[in-house]
Amino acid sequence: MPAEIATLVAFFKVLADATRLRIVGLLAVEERSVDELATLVEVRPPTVSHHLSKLKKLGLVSVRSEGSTRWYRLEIEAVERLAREVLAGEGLTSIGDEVEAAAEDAYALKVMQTFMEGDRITQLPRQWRKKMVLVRYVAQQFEPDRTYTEPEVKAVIAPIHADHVTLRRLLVDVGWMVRDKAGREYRLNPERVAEL
Amino acid sequence: MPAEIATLVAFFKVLADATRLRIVGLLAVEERSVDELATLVEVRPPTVSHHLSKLKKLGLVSVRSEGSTRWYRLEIEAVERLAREVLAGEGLTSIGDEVEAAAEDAYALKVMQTFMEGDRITQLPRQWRKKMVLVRYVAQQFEPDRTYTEPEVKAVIAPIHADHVTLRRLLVDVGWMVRDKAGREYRLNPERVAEL
DNA sequence: GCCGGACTTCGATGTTCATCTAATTAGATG
DNA sequence: CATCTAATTAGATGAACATCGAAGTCCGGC
Repeated sequence: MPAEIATLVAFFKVLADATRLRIVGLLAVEERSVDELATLVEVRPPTVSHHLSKLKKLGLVSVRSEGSTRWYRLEIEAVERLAREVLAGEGLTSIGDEVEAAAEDAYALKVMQTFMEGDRITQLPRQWRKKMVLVRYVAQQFEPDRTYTEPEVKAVIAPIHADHVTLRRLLVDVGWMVRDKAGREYRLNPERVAEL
Repeated sequence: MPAEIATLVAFFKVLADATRLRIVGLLAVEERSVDELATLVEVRPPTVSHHLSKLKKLGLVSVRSEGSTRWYRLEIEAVERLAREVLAGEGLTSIGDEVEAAAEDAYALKVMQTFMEGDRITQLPRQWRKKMVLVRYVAQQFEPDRTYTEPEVKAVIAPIHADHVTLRRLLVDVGWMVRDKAGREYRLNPERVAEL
């Protein structure tokens, strides 16, 4: 399970309050009634009720009724399970992957909107990552499984951007395009076509 | 170190926001500029700046300037150190102890204010824990290191509360008071005087 | 030395949320 | 049944805060 962002936020949010944390701390020692908690943390009973309902919604506490008194206790296993799940190993990096996968396209789109007009690149950005977006776009204009002579390469790139020499060099540097042994013809690198 | 409550709250609070969590997730993968982050999480750069400054204040991210671009990256060690500290063993129960030690007196005071008038117990509460506060008070009226006959016990308790029989029985049940072998004389339990 | 881009700071706005009082429900007691 | 106590719910208030646009700062290029 990749730890849903919403789950993580909910978990952190419920613990991101001093009063609630102190209640949790007290319940970690032994079970307590609402009234006791209210006195111990120095807030009014309704406030304690409010906090307990939030904790209960996450399953962090449970209740036992005895007469009109309600004894709350901490579900320690639940707390530890959630905590471990949240902070375990690459819990955070997995969020990164999730977000990235969902938003990388949007990022590319924005870069292209900024540095292109129609099908032409108006200007090459200085930042490497942005430049790569455009280089990828150019690479996509070539067909896989065929070779191009240098004039043919120029014929593809020049309509997109005046500085076709720089772009061709970038394509090779990045590895999306390769030259044959003679250094006379170009073609898309078959091993990296999948990235495009 | 017992994990200050304020520290815990600060830690949870900074992670208790979806946008901030996604930023952290992205930075966990690799370093990013403000602009990239803004595009990826779909908020404006000022908002990203705002979040990054909060993360920086906790030392969770660091910056590297390159021209006018600022590359942020996650301080993974710091995150893990904090996380470990937060979840270390009985992290939560230690909060309990802290709060309890600081507030137990206040609790006893409130119970006594509710169920006593001056030096007299007006009514015995039904809740065990509250009852114990008053029984402790009664126990404190006896001197350690001496014995009391039953009439003498009555002489101590009766001015405090009419139902001296119930209170005497509670004192014995709880273990703060013991009877000698003959069952004729009472005295404070020397092994538990420290609790009073 | 001015322009453009990346970033931060400022000020305003709207939402979320902890807290309170007052009113309500539900149990126990006489 | 009337009453008292414990707890929850409802409603109101105020503070914290995420977000934005606008203005300010800082850097590199022409």
